[in-house]
Amino acid sequence: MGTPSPTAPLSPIPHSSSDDGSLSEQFDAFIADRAQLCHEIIQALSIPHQPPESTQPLSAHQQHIETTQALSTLHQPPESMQPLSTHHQHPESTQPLSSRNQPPESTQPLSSHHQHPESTQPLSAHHQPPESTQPLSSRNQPPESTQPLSSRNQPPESTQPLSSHHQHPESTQPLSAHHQPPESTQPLSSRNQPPESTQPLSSHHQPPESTQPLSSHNQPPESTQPLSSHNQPPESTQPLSIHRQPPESPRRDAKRKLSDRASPSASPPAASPRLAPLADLSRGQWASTHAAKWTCQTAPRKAFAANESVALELDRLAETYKALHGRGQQWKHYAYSKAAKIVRALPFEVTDASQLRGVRGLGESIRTKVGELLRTGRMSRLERLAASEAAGVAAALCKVHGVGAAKADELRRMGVRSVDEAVAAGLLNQQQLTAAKHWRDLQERIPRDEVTAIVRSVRASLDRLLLAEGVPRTHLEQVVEATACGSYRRGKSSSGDVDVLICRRDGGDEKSLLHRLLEQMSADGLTIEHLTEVTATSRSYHGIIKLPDYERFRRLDLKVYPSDQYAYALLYFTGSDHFNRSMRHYAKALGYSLSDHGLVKAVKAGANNVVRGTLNLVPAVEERQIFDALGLEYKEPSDRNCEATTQPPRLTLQSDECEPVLAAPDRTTPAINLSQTTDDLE
DNA sequence: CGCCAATACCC
DNA sequence: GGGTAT
DNA sequence: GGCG
Ligand SMILES: Cc1cn([C@H]2C[C@H](O)[C@@H](COP(=O)(O)OP(=O)(O)OP(=O)(O)O)O2)c(=O)[nH]c1=O
Ligand SMILES: [Mg+2]
Repeated sequence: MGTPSPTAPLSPIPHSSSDDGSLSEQFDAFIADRAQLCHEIIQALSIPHQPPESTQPLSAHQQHIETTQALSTLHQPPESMQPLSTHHQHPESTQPLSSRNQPPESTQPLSSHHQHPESTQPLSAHHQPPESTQPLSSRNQPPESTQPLSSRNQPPESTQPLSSHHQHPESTQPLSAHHQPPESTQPLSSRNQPPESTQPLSSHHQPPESTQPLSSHNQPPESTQPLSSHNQPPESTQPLSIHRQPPESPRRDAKRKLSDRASPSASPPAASPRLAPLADLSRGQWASTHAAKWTCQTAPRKAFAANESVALELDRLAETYKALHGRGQQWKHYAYSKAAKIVRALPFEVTDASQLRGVRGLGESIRTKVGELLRTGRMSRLERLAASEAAGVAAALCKVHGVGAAKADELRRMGVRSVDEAVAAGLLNQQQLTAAKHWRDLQERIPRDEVTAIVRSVRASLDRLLLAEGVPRTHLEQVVEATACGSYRRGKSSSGDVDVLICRRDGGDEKSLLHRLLEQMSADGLTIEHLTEVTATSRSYHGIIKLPDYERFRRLDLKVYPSDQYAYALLYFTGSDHFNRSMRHYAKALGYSLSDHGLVKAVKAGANNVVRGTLNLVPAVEERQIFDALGLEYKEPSDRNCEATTQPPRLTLQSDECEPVLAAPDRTTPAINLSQTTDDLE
């Protein structure tokens, strides 16, 4: 269909609209930013010492962004979602949570003493905190999770101590016994079926490629792998190349790209654009989307064990700081979190902290800690922190979705030392209470196949809704797209939650879509509890869902966007978080503000930068156009795990000429969409 | 010493 | 407007 | 915490 009109790369925006008057400060600031960015990028990878041995890291000068990582390959196959049908319903459920409010006042501290909850435990086993052994308190909710939605219980006043006993509800649940949790091995087809399936709402769906697509190859991208082989040989010298565009003038590149882009349009419309490979294997293999591709990815991947263990410790430190209140802690969290990613992506194995000198993001403090870890096997700081009462309690409380550092601190000061106590004390609001019921389940990662099953069930309800609306059964997927994003789209073999992007493409009413979809899901009998209130105009939803035949409750995030924002929303919702921040930072340096709604000109308010978007966006029908607009090399979802996309800002900038080119928005390929299997669509 | 992304929903 | 989330 |  339409050709995505090429979007001309934007040039940096020097100053506001005012033409000249301004080279002044804004301009300077702009330049400064850019310069800074450049540096970051450039040195990001220049790693000074290389490991003694061979591994030569990257060549010095290239610019890349911060983390390196190279994965190449692709992303993963679009899933297919065929609608299943289903219906068992439990009627009611839906009930909105009206009363969402605050917890009672109860101030007085709860009893106290009891040994620390769980968390406190030192480092030993990282992650897996055995957490509180004891489950949540009783009164909230009946063990039987099954019951539909929300039973949003109000927190009764009761301050009563926290006793707690018995296991937590859900998990206990018997039924599923034998259904074993989804094996990853096998794709959706089979096991998924069980749930709904029953009757076909939508007939046509082909059995998606079910067989192999997602599940199987899951493995792929995943992690870290440092340097990868398959990175291109060409420049190969250095492992990580993240090259952004070639060194040459960005602008030129940009143009080049435009032309490239043009071609696809000419060629087979939709979906196919990326067929034209030739470039490198990473792209282009879409069509196949099969095992082979994954295999090739797998090969290269090899992570350095030492780096991984260092990264895990840094992650623990990051998590610890995240739960602490007080200014600065959040940035420590940020710094450690970023450092962990950087270490994971290093192209060489760390055996001595001195190798880290020069690596951007790993300053003296962190290097020292890493050195200590390497030498002694532990980080005294972490041990100390993690063992402290305050940090331990805070970390434990923050495991509840909705409880952050401030709330945890408040609770702790009131004497609360565990999730159970917080619940028992009636100090949590509705959202936190709901999440607290399932906090243990929510700590678990979700196998890719289960994510697939959840998305399919959402799609099934969506289809029923559309059918009822009169949408022809054969057009369901074209009218409304439902795409699994987040780590799933990046090809991870497991996810922390299920992120589904929904987009209505016929001019139909999209504003009320989310609301109606949730009602439909409830009507269809899905076990789901809301964390956000569902209103007629909600565009963002957070909830907790559990499929029949699966053991745990899982976090579900749904977002609905109008068609013209789809590419931006897809880019955003695919992440990763650090990748988004990196890309947005880059856009900002160019004078723009990138969000899930679009790319707009940054407007400064006040002294520094409070940027506010103005209204003009660069129309983008597919993600690639956004990269192009910023002059960045396109990255497949699976290559967006690490930071950066980046490229040094372009140097040339001429004053004005910043207006976004209005491209005719025609809708073309919807990137990856659950509903369409690779190349059909349209 | 300031910045470290930009946005949505709850209270 | 802060807090928590994405 | 890291960085300009
Ligand atoms: C948390 C977070 C997410 N996002 C975007 C990018 C994420 O991929 C997307 C979904 O958020 P998440 O579901 O939190 O992240 P994820 O799907 O990448 O990883 P996980 O397996 O843990 O679920 O939202 C941000 O832009 N900023 C953030 O701070
Ligand atoms: Mg996710």
